[in-house]
Amino acid sequence: MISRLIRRLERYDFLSDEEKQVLKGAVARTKEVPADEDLVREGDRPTDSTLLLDGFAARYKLLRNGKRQITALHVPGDFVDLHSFLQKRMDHGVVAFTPCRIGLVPHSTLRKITDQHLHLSRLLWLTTLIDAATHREWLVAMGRRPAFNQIAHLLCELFLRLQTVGLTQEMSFELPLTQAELGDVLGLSTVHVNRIIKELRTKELVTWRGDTVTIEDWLRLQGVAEFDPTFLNLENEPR
Amino acid sequence: MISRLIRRLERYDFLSDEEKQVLKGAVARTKEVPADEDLVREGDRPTDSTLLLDGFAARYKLLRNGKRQITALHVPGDFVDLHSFLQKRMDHGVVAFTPCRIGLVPHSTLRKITDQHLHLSRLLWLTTLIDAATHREWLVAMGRRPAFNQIAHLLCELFLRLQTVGLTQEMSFELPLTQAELGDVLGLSTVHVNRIIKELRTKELVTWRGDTVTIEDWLRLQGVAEFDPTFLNLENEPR
DNA sequence: CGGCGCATTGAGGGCGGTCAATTGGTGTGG
DNA sequence: CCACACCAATTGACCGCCCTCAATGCGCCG
Repeated sequence: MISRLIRRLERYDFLSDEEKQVLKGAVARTKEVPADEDLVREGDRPTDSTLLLDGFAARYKLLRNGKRQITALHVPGDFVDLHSFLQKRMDHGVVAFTPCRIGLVPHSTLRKITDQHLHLSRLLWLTTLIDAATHREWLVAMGRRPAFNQIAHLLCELFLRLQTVGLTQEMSFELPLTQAELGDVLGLSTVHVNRIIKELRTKELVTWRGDTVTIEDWLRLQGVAEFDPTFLNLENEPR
Repeated sequence: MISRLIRRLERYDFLSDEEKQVLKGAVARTKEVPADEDLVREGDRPTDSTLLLDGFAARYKLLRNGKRQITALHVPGDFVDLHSFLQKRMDHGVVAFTPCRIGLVPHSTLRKITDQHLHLSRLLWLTTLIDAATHREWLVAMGRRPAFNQIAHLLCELFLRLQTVGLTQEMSFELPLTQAELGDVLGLSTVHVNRIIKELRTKELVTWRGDTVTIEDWLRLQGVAEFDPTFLNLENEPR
């Protein structure tokens, strides 16, 4: 049930059986959340952190003028608000893009883990550091890359992240986001996202049918994106 | 010497005398770094984390076409690469904007702290979470705000962060960045930064003489920036 | 079949980019 | 004290990426 998280952590470092047991016991209860509903609301003071077991979710902020910016995409195996363990008040919301199954991990449990399982605790810390590193990649892409390269970068990132948790088939993966939602991820308008996707197709970098994205030329896609996977820390080493 | 970090952590939660002693003992040695030199280089595998004692520094990434994006600004009391404790390889560089005095904290010392001082260790984790929250604010500003509001937001953020470590006078602070460097922070061209600063002056929101910025109308500035300080976690609570 | 949400396309506009010249402040050498 | 170099700030002209508005196509479902 929590296997995607375990699988992900094992990419970073070896996990003992005891650690895996601790993780398995950490989810107090699970919940189903329908699409387009909030998993966590801005302003909340959660008493649990939310582990995404199934589905896609996103952290976002709304502006006065109604615009929305998505600051993180989450896939199964991700904690969407592990930081609420220490940052008591949520400064952003988290929305389900698809129906989601989530596991609630009480902060008291996290506290026990951080007190008693120092290595596991470092790995949890690491996942929040990777969130931050991903934010930085997005900043670079938004600030200094044209839309075309920016989208290419996002596709590279999502492919590797989904592969890590076993959610790719060959060079394909499911991306259940509308073009409007993608615009909110990239800081672009829906119309422009559409044009750029068209260009990705024309240049035969990807096939994109419905929610299924297939990367047709990984090397060239990675090239235009200037994608360097270092920030994902996908190498197993002592941490 | 390390007092700015202590002062900052005390904004988040109470620190025991012992914890302060531990922090004071953590800096193995200090170093002076001239302006425009790297504190940490991309690709490094640091054995120490760098605490900024004096000066301004920035994390950045370079693109093939020579463009640069700055992903974080750091002020005294900040760790610029605490994450290198767990993310072994640096995926970005850190440059000194002014002459900097830095304190090197060996990862072995950090390991000891995280093993033996659980509360302190949570507070260090918290600082990296605040880094991430700041990244998210920048994402929102870059993605969905016009340049004018974006700069206003940055000024609000820097004012509060500098105030936290005692580096403001009244409503003024030193901002030793050229307009080109500001452009790299904001994802804008130098020319446009210049125009927007002119507009900030015209609208009498700030005075900006040399490196000194004075906020003339905090409420209005905060208003156009839609600035909500929640992400800085400046409230003292048990963590 | 009609409605609805999403994708797609066209037309026109504006924010911010690039290129280039000018101003101004500061430091250095004569 | 001035000439000069250098660097950052400033300004103008023009351009283009991406935005907005609006219409159309298209698949799905009641």
